[in-house]
Amino acid sequence: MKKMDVPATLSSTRAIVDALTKAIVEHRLQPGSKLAEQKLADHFGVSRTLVRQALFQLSQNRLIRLEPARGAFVAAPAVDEARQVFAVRRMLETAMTREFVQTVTPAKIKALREHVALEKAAVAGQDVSDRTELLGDFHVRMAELMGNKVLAQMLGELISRCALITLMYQTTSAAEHSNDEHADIVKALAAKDEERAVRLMAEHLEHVEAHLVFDRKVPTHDITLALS
Amino acid sequence: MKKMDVPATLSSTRAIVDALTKAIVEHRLQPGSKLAEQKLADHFGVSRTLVRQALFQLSQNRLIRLEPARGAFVAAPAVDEARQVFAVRRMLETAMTREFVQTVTPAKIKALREHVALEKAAVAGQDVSDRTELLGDFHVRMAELMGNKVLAQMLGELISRCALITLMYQTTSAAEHSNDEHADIVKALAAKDEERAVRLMAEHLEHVEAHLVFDRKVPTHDITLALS
DNA sequence: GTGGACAAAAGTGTATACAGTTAATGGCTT
DNA sequence: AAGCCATTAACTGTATACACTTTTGTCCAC
Repeated sequence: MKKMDVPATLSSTRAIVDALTKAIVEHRLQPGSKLAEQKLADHFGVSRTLVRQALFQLSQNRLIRLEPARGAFVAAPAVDEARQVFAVRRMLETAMTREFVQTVTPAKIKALREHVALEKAAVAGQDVSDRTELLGDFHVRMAELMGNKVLAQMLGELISRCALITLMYQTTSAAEHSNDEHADIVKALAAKDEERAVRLMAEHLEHVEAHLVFDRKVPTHDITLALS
Repeated sequence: MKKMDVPATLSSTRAIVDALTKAIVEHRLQPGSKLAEQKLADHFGVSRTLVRQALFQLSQNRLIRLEPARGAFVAAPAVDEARQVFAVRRMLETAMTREFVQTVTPAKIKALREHVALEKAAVAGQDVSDRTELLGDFHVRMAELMGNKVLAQMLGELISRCALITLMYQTTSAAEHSNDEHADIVKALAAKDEERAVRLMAEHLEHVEAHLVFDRKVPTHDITLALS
């Protein structure tokens, strides 16, 4: 493991959260892995205090789960949970798309187009977590462009919540597909074709969900689950 | 107020969170009030460690805001933030209502009817926070009955996020109105009248938002007094 | 060899101590 | 008397210390 050297002036808790998030999301830390406070503290060169803050924050994001008196473990989101997350996203984002069309401007379209271009580059590249982050951010970006910070934050939570899921189960080809669909959605938005945009968004989310492969063998530390 | 799933580890922290939540929500602690860690620690008879955990949790719920090196302050949610929250709720809950109708069962209707009855009692009573809690829980209850835990949690967050506003500004008559509308919604759900149910839900949320009045003030900066 | 009890080790939960920062106080100058 | 700077008090941020719990390891009885 590489040693992180972060300036103490910047919130080091944030640095720990980011580092752990990246590690979890890139599967350098497998679901079920224990995150011992002292070891993390030693690794980052800080006290357990800051590590605990970071762990609590990560637990709020559902990236880890905290078990009383036992410690922190990398989360292994259930398939059920993934489906529920996508159900909520469909509800929220179809409605969002509808409203987006009604307040669309050239500047907003331009912003989305630029984002889609960024995605394209990331999808072509190797960094899986960058790819997933950008693909997720497209949806958050839409919310932000609507000027609804609450919506953006909610969507951000939802997407971060299923980030692990997506990262665990999404294939590269599915990522490319997502990028294409984003481009199509932007086209429909630009044309102010409400019904089409809404339909494309709904289909897009369905596709993302459908292309997750849940039968992939995911390493686990849960013995009973592993042997079942 | 519906408590989010927080590890039992933090259950002593939980007591602090609950006490502060209640105090904030009942306006014994005025928006803008500073929450000094040591004073809270003394009041609750614990160390600052636990107080800090509680404060962090409250900041996640948007009930307080944390300013670096300056401390914690009771949040004063802006009016337009409230409007954004309601916009998101409309998106989410109209879609939820639509799906609810499609999976409705007598048992679910019964559960909702019972909840509405509870509300009625609370609306008749004096406890403002109880009233608001139950009125908000109606919506969460719907989500739970749909079997979507993620949806329920999201909605819980949204409602808790604007709980401060609702509690601050909702009048008793508006509360009664809400209760009546809940009953109407349940009726439409029972009749499997999708369009009507969706419309009633949308109108209901509009009414709740419209009936908030933003001109009240309640004093108290004395923490010990406010929490006693 | 198996199982259980007990002891040691490791780890989490909470309190306290200390360092660094912000807000408050008071005297000094004008 | 008002304003400014220095000093100090109060408070937050981080580290450390200690208590308690869980896990691991060992020894003994059977």
